[in-house]
Amino acid sequence: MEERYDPQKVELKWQKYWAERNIFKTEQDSSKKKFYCLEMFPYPSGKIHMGHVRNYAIGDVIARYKRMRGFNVIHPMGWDAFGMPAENAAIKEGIHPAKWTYENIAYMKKQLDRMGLSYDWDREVTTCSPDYYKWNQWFFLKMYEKGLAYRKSSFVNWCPSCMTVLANEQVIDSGCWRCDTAVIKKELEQWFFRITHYAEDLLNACDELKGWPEKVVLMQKNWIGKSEGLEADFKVAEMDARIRIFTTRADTLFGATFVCLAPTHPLSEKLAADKEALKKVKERYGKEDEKIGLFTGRYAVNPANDEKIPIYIANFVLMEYGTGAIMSVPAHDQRDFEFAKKYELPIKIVIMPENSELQTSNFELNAAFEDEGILVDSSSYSRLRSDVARIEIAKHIEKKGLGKRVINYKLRDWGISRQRYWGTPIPIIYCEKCGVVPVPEQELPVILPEDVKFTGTGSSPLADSEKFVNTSCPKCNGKARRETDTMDTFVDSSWYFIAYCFDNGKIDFNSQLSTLNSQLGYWMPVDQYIGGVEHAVLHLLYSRFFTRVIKDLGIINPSEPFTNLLTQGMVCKETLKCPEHGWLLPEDVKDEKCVKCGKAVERGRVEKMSKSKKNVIDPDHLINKYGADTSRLFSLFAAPPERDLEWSDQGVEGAHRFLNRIWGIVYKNRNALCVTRNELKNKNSLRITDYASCLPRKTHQTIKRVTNDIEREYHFNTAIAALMELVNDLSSFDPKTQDDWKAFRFSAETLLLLLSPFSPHISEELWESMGNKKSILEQKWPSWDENIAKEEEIELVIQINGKVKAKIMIPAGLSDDEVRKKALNEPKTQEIIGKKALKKVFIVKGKLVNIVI
RNA sequence: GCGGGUGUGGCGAAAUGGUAUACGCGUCAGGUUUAGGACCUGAUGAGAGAAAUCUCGUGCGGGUUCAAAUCCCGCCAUCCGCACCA
Repeated sequence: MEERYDPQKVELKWQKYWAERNIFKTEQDSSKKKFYCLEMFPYPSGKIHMGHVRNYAIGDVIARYKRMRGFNVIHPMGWDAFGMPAENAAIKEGIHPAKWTYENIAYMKKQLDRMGLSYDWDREVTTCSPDYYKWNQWFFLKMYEKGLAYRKSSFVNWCPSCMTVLANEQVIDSGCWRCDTAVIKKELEQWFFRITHYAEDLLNACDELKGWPEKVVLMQKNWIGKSEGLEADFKVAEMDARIRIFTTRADTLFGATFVCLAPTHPLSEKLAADKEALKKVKERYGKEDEKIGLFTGRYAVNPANDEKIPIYIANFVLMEYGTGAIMSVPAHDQRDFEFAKKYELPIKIVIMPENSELQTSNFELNAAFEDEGILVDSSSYSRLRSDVARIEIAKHIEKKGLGKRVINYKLRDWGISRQRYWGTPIPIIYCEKCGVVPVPEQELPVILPEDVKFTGTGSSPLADSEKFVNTSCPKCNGKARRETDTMDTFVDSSWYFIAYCFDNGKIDFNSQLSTLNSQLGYWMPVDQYIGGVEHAVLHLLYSRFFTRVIKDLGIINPSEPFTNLLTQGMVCKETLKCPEHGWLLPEDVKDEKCVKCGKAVERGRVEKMSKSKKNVIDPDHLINKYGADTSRLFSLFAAPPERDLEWSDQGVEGAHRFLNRIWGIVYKNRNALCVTRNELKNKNSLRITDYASCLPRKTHQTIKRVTNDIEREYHFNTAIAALMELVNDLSSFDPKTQDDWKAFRFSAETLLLLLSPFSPHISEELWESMGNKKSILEQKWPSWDENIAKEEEIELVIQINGKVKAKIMIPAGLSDDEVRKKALNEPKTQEIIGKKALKKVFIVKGKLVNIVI
């Protein structure tokens, strides 16, 4: 055994050992309980970053821990390999996206292996490989057959920088989720997945997601955005036309004083006399600044009271939600109120607060009253409570055949067409005679051609590829053209967790149709999913949708893919800023000054690591300097997983020092350790000196604490703190007798077992150096004995009137009476109580006595 | 505006009704070393005191309780998500 701990040497040795024995390969074994541990697969951007290190360290601890607990653990990894950066690299640097992607994958795979992650690489998936994306196409065809994939023309979100369409979920603060560029609306023919078909189920099942963070469930619910209301027809006066509006406040129907149409509403063009003015309203559509409108010159008839009210076209009315038209009740809706004030439209109060005088005349509004209340001036519905009236009025409208009660969702169908090259070709052919024809299943995959030109001018390389585009119709064999749009890359990641379940990465859903519940049935669903919260709606919602589609195809049983979800916090670091040179690297700062200009450097906020802010740590450097074990240990120790982690170079040193200390302890005692057998496992009573008996107790306490901390929402930071305490005891332990040595060996072995999920390489090495033959991976997780763990003596805190006055040592397990007696007899207690009468004595077993006087 | 999280030593954090600050970092002192580094030992919430001790202390203000970082009510700060959704 070496005197010095050399992480590079140790880690490479054990990585080789694991790889050579293919020790992480997983096989279906129905006799064992499975555990599916999954981390979000990375986009192969070139190198892993600290966010990956943290994510994958967390996942690896869980996988290794569960394995030691006897589960048949599946722990796969793969590559989210289609996407824009590859194509941009092709345009900028002339490297083919495939080459760029596969080279990145090769490098990043090495990096992951260097971290010592326990992946079964035989299950690796790469989404840009035809073997994988073939199944994107297959799912597309199945969905097309069932009407779940369809084509329509609509106004879509267009990112001018990425030169492609974005789904609603991919627009963040009216910008592109990838590059922040302001998104514009563009009318295009697009393919959609009918996710709204599952809206109700996706929403209801939210309540079953007990293992998900509440925050994420809430975001999903809000995104689906269910609202119940009434659709009602307002006839257009002197015209054969109706305007269908949607409202959640049917109780305010009598207060409607005008109607507003979305600028893109089909009737807007017809009704608007002034086309120029309409154009202006259209330009300001959906902009969150000022409300503007245009009077059409036409009137609508309120179905409740046959009043004629003006029809406006307003920029704030969205075509995408409800019916694209609203009734405006300025007294009870703030937006309508503002609009009415601006265009001097009447404001009619129909709801009054409860307990107020029901006199509208002396009630001046300076804002809309949006709360529930009592109806007034609403014919026979007056004096009803608004929640009751809402239903009654809706029923009435329904009965008259002027509308119906409906449920609306904010969720829109998922637009999946992308006008880019590096993605899955949509398996559709357009025939001059037959129209839209799906590619026959047996002709899949439609291969993405590699010999295309990357011009960067915005037209898709696929559309320019004659060889790809020109084809023959599968139906009539006539001249036809291929669809040249590719699929959104979120399609790829919506089912990859199911792909891993096929042995050796051989994906075949066809065979699954006849043999439900074999591999997929055994492994699905994912027991623990770990990733960033940034996918709270995007990827997680799409995956829930896909899982339902696949379930409905009869391929799997569960409709929810992820039983437990852990959203880890961000990795953050202090930022440094020079007033002249902007963000600075740590090495650009000397004595709080910028090395370029000498100006005082501002120590900025602790922010998420990002290249642009120059506050990143390169995992390669870190691992070269300290090794994977230290890197993993620090990122697990510095904060609980769900919270943001603040990077600290000194903290990393501390983690490294801890591992060094363990190495030192084993090294120092190596000879004695090797000749001592660990016999404490079976025997509780050895002749250990009093001094030494503390160690087995501490060890059992540590097993208990580490196990409970891991089980209690993976609180690795406190688990590691417990290990540090054990090491502190171990390093001051000085064995005297033969049995002392046995206690020492037991503790040291237990320490390594408990440490192994966190820092596996050093654990293996020291485990071996103590004379153990089998890998630590094949060991069972230790269990504790409550009898050994419990203290013989406890410290009793004596409080008087709730304040700590004394602490005494007493034997554990005394009765309340005895504890009371001891506390009252304590001199300090006597002194304070004096002649005062006792009011009451509270006893907390094993901890504390509170004497009230 | 609505919803959610967070707020505890010099710093990362621990404690989910019962000793506030475990564990780590930093700092200080001592040891070791030719020196530096590394390592080892000890101290380390604030204030007062020679000391024993005492007082204060978990963002702020109230409340419940024998007992509150923890439960309740009302604020403040900060971060995140959603946002003209009718």
